[in-house]
Amino acid sequence: MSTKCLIWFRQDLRIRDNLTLSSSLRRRVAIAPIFILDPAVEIGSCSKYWLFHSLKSLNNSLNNTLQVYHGDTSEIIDEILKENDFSEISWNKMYDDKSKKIEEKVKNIAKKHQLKSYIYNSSLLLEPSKTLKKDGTPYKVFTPFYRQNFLNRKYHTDAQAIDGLELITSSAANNLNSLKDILAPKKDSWMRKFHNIWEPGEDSAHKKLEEFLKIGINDYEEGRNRPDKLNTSRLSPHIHFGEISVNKISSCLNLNNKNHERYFSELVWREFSHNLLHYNPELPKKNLQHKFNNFPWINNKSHLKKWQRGLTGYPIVDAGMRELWETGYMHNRVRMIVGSFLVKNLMIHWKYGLEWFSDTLMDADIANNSASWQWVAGTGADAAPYFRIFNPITQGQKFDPEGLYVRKFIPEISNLPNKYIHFPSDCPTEIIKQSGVILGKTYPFPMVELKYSRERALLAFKNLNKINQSC
DNA sequence: TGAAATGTTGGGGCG
DNA sequence: ACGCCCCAACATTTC
Repeated sequence: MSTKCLIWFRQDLRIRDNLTLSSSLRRRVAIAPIFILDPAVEIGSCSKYWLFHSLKSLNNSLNNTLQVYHGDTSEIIDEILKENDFSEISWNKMYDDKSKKIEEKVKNIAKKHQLKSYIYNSSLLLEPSKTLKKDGTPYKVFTPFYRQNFLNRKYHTDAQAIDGLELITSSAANNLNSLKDILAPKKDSWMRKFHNIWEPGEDSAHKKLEEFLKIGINDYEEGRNRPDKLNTSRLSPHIHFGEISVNKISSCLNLNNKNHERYFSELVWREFSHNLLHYNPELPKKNLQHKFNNFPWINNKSHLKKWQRGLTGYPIVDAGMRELWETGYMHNRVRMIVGSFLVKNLMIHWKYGLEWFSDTLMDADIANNSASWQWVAGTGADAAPYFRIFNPITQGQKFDPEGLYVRKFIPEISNLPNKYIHFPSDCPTEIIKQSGVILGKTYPFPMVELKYSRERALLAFKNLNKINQSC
């Protein structure tokens, strides 16, 4: 009888290019795959939907042998090891504080049961410990981080398939559906619509990559900023749950091609975010730049609600927030615009934006999400300076010139002419009437005035610097 | 991976 | 021909 290895799946829900599996195959051990939904690890409402369907897809790939559990990870693994004769355990690492702590506990449980542990990195191109500066400290600026570590390197996948891997069929019935009510309840009408938009799972991730490499990437440099175009990969939820590896994606790119290289650099921004989180466990909670701890945020609940619902009166902001609610996704350019609006024009703390995104984004990822909110707020590493305040009207005109994106998500203003689509308040009464728009009724007036709110934010920032100088 | 204010230049209209 | 003004088109600076 062959050696038995327990494979603990986490955010690596794939069978291709997964080191826990390919190394098991090389060691010729039989594997028992498990997944544990641990309430200690927070997961947003929207990504729950994805997780459930992704697990289903993984279970299919594993010939229906995936066993799932709900509860405290180390306790559950302890139980499993008590009742079975495993001699090995294997998993892929994660980089947020909670997950790292859980890993530590599991390591101890494994030791207690005298198991051999096989622990890998299958989610990052490079381990954070391999990307330190010469002086041994982590990078704080993206460009040198990128140039020193990631360019001039070849990327390849470890193994394409796991044909021949011996799967242990559990004596217990497959229990995947026990998670359905927790993750993707049938009666949830918000989730139901995602079905028409997304197809979670490894195969679909690969299909999507292929499509992107055929079409979208060829004009990526320009098109990536255009929410009205289809130039982005939309792989983010697949990547988040590890349905496709970043090694696989990178191995398909030609880094001498400008469009490819730009896309690659976006993948490395993901690496950068994970590094920031790894070396700053409090990234989701605390300003990386401490001087912002004294910033006079105006955390107005009703303003926050208007932003969340897409009722700010600025079409590009509202379209983005509604795209998020409708589809569980928002175009990257628009994420920056709505972020800037929340943090600067409304002066609401970035943690509220982070919370909302965590709950409603399909690709919600604690590393990317917190690093990016700190970036947009100007409080992070290599961040956009606080005084870089986006003007939602000019951003709209620049990146959605025909208003196609805005019209798609805000149908009530879709009859406005291009000239006024990004700022209905400017529209002459006669024309706005003809378009069937009644400001304040069918579509809100702008909730804040741009010039005023911009100057308010700049003044607060200026005073902050003064306060921090004097103490 | 901004935007607005301010500064500079140069052409055209005009007395 | 000249100075003057206006203003667009850039460039630079500032937040």
